[in-house]
Parts: sequence; C-alpha cells; structure tokens
Amino acid sequence: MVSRPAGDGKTGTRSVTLATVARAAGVSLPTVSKVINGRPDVAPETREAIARLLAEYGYVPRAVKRSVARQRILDLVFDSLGSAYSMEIINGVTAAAAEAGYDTVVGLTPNDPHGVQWASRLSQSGRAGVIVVTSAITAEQVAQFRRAGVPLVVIDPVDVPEGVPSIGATNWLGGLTATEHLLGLGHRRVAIIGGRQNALCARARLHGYHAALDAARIEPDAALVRHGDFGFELAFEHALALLDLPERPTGIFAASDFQAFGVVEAARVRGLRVPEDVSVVGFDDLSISRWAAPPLTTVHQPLVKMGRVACQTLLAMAAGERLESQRVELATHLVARESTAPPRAG
Amino acid sequence: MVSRPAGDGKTGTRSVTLATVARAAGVSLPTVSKVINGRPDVAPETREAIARLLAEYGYVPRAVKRSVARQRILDLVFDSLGSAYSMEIINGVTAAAAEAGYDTVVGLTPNDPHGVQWASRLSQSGRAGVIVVTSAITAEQVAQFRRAGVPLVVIDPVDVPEGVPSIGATNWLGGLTATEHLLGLGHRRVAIIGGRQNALCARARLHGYHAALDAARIEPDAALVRHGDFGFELAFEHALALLDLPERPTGIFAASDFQAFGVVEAARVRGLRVPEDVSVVGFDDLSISRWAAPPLTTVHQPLVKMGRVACQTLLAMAAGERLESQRVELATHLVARESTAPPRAG
DNA sequence: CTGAAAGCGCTTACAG
DNA sequence: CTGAAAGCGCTTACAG
Repeated sequence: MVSRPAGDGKTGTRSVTLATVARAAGVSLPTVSKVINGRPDVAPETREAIARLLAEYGYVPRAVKRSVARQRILDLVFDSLGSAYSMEIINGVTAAAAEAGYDTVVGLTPNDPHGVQWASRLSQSGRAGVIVVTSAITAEQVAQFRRAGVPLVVIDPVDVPEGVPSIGATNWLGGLTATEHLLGLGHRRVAIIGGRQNALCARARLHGYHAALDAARIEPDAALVRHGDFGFELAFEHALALLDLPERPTGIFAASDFQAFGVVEAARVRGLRVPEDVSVVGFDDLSISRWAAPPLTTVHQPLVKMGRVACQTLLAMAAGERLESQRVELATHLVARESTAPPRAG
Repeated sequence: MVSRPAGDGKTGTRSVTLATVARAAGVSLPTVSKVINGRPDVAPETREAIARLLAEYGYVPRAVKRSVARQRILDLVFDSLGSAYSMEIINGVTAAAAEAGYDTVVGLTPNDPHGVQWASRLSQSGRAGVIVVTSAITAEQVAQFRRAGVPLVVIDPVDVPEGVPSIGATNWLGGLTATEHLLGLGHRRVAIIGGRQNALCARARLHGYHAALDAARIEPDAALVRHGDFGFELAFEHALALLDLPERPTGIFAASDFQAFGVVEAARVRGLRVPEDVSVVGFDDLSISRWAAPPLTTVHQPLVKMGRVACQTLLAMAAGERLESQRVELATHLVARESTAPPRAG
C-alpha cells in the first residue's frame, strides 16, 4: 500500500487525475490512458503496476465522475437471493431509493476470493454506495470501500464491522418476548431452534431466550437448545428430534419464520396439532406468515423499514452528513396469532 | 420535431456534440454548456430554446456516452414488489444478467400518466433494455421504447403487446393438468378460484379447467367458478363461500399458490381437513409451497427459468440478434404433494 | 446575459 | 512498447 494524500474528493486535496497516477507510476499520460482503456500495446509489467496504482489512488475518470453524479444508483447485495426475507428488504430499499430519485441494483455479494476489485469497480461505475445484507464482510473489504470513497451500510451482518453503520432489529428483546409469551401461556418446557450460530442476530435471539427462562427461574435444559441455519429443512429435523424426546417440549421458539414452518410440518408429520399439542413461535413476521395454517404467532421484525433506514443512512453518508449513530436497532414486537395456546393440562 | 440526421451513434453520422447544438441554436459553445450544467446566467428564452434543441438532437455528453457504454445495466420492473413470485423472477433475471456481466436495476413500473419520459430516460442513462413483469403496457409505450432504441421484453403480461417478445408458461395446459389431477383422484365437484380476470395467464388457466371438465363430460357449474386476484384474502373469502355451499366442492383448483393458502386457511376455519375433507391444488410452486402445512400440491411454473429466458432474450435483442420466436411458453408440470387425495366416499 | 480565450482531462495518431 | 505532440469535448474565468 503506497502512502498518498488521502484524497476523498472533499478534504482539500486535488482530485486524482490521469496525471497523478502517471507521475506516481513514472510513466507518461498516454500510457496510463491505454491501460484504462484496455489497449493491447502496453508491457504486461507496466500494465500491472499502473493497474495497481489506479486502484490504490481510487482513480475515477472525470467523465465518469460527472455522468455518475447524475446517475444516482446504489447497490443492494445479498449472500443469497430468493427468500421472502430478501424480498422485504428489497421492497424497503427500492421504495426509499425511488423516493430519493435513486435506482437500486440488486445482486449477490461477489465471490472473488479477496473481493479486491469489488469496491473499486463500484467506485469506478460511480455507485452512490452499497448496502450489504446478512453477509460476512472482512475488515480488508471495509478498508477498500473506505479508500474508494464508497459509502457502505450493512443489514443484519454476521458481525458488525468496525466503523460501518449497521441496521438491525432488537433481536435480544425479540427473543425475550417470544419466550416470555410461551412462558406466559403456562409452558414450562420451552425449546429453541436458533439461527445460524455465527450470525449476530441469531446469538442475540438465543440470549433473549435464556434471559426469559432465567427471569422465570426455569433451569435451562441443553436438550432443548438446537442450532439451525434459519432454513426450513434443518429446523424440521431438529423439531422431529425435539418432539421425539421422552419428555417433549410443549412450546418451541424458532428463530425464523421458515424454521417455524419446519416445526409446524414436523408436528403434522408426528400427528401432533398446533397449537393444541405444541405451540410454535417464529421470528420475522414475513407477509406470508399470517397466511400459514395456522396463522403463525411470531416476532415482527420491520424488514421493509430496515431496508428503508439502510437506504436513508446510505444516502446521508453519500451526501456527506454526519450520522447520529453507527448502529440502529428497530423495534420488534410479538404478533400473537394462532400457533400458540396454553399447554394442555398434562 | 426538427428534422435532423438520425444519429443513433452507429449509422455514419457524426455524433452530436455541444458544438452541433450550439450551431443549431445560433449561440456559442459556453452558453450551451451553461444550460446543461444549470448555471443561472442564461436568459430564460435562450435557455429554453437550447433545452429544446438538446432534447431534439438527443444530445448525450461524451462523458456519459463512455461511462454508459461500459455500464451494462438492465432494468427489471414490476407492477408490485413483495411477493414470492417477484422474488423468483428477480432471482432468475439477476443470475442470468450477472453471468453475462450485467447488473440489474429492480423497481416498479413508473406511474407517470403517459409514461412519456420513461423510455427516453432509460435510453439516456444507457440501459441495455427493460423487462416488464405482470404489468399492462400500452401500444404508445411500446412505440416509445422502439423509437428510443431500448429493447423490451415482457413476462406474464396482462396482454401480449404487438411485436414485443413475451415470456410465460403453458398456463392452459397447467390449468388442464391441475383439474385432471383432481378428476383423476375421483373428484366430481371441482371448483376453481381464478386469477385476475384480465390477465392473460389467468384466462388460460381457467380455460384449461373448463377443457378438463369437458373432456370428462362433467357439466360445468357456474357456482363453482370464482374470480380472484391471485391474492390470499379474496381467495379466502371465495373459499369460505364455496365451502358453505349446500353441495360443496370436494376439490378446489386455485390459480395461484397464495390463493391456495387462502383455501387451506378457509378449510381450517370451517373445521375441514385438507386433504381428507377437501383437496386443494395451487399454481406456481413457489419455494415456500413445499413448506406449507400440508405441503401443497400445485402446478410448477418455472419462474426462475422464465426470468433467465427473459434476460437472455433481452440481451440477444440488445446485441442485435434476430429472435427465433416472439412468444416463449415454458413447460409447467404438476407436483403432487399432500394437499390432494381421493374424496371420501360420500 | 453572452462569448472569446485559456485551460483541463483525456485520447489519438504516430515517430522512435 | 513508450511518450511528445496535436487535438477533442467541454468548462471556467472574465471582459464586454
């Protein structure tokens, strides 16, 4: 990494032009121009040296800078695309972006091993910024975005990266509320099927569960704590195992709605009724969950709103505003529907 | 509209520069530059005259032309965003686009009354083309896209616009298959809850239903034919009414999975079991439908594939290739799961 | 309010 | 393969 005046386009320093890079590379202006335009007549070593400098200096052609300024596009990337969860985030982000006159490119987190080119590619194509959802993002990537001057916001990150604004929900409180709901109905054997173990939000929900048991002075039972991956299949397997326990739980808190569907299906397969034989609480409140049979009791997480807030935060950063807070947690609340009921006197 | 050499950037003519417009307006170069950059020091009449010429000549700054050429973005627009249906289309389009090195902007169909600016805005921002999903599109809009040179493809359109490639599924055959499945199980009173009545695909599914009854020599009963809007709520109401009929149907074909969930919930509310008391077939096979309780029997529609094909078709058009066919219908097939069974001997 | 002149960032054609 | 020179499209500072 070459040391250079940290030209972020705002603080004093001259903006990076072809000449800047040419000087740094010790070559002439035309040579740098050729590299940028992919002309063949440049020696491989020269090309590579220049390419590296270009990236390090975060060079953006003036042409691009200008056209890009009026382009108004932001990127929204997921580690996987296809679930109702993603759909709701997309919904919120695109709506807030459209209101501000921005278009939203939707895609997957690029999987180049080091992700070296991602930030500079985005900066070169003049994106206003990037919102990264439920993905792991490395400190190195964060540094690249910062260097390239591309604002970055994360939603439900695996870990909250240092210095990056992150949007989430009150997961701990949500986990607490879900569990308290079951306890309040009179359940004493309450199981949890947690989400992906390394995800921050999953850990928070699990701690909420434990806090509720604790407050109710119920001894936690390791046999009732299972770790899923937020998906249906694995939760289905876990639920089968839980329901086959000699002393089976009467209430199950699943850390996502999809996992809750897995529990409901497992109950059906075992000939148990929901909520008569077993109560199920989910987490997310996807729009489909009120259409489940039975309509699912779940912790509402304002996904559309989270998308909106992420977008607004990003645009504020792009506009150079100071953020009030690096971490926003939007409120969750329990939506009691028909998948929970008091346990049968047993 | 001033007559001018139709400079589309390809056929011979010099490209339109600031100088072209300045000459036409009879002003100097700097004056045109000021108008473009919104500087205040231009007389209102001058400004307006220049602005008009700029539009007529379709002036695009060289800066923009260049950055746009390497931009590779296409647009994917929906009439509404949020359902699992949209998610699967997004999934297919973004995947195929990414493979071809394109980014996908996801958004809603703009609602400016005449949509006059839409096509030209897209062409000016250099989009490779637009995929329009489940929306009504007017002949006037189609003409505008053609004029602006922006390729257009539709998925499941309300009507197939003349001369526009459209992607769909074998909806008639799907409706036939779904109904035959119920008849094959021994059902004789089979109801349908159709989709939005004006949508092409809904009409095809309804005709498939009638064709199956016809082939089985079953007299259609108008009381068993209901028109929904593809959504849960209205289907729920219709299903309640159907189940309250003196001689209620033993099988119900819903023209979407969401509608099928409405039927399942209506049955639950009426204390009827699925499939023991009433069989339900959906249409779409959303990924969530195999996780429903009970897992839903439905007609699989390859939504992800449809998105892929739409994207490939669009990129072929953008590349100037001739299309094999203006209308592509991808195959549907029945997925028998647990929401259907023979009727009880009654 | 307008435009002649200078200048900026970049590209192109070509000599070496 | 490289770069000095010419040139292009556009913007800026300023005289009128």
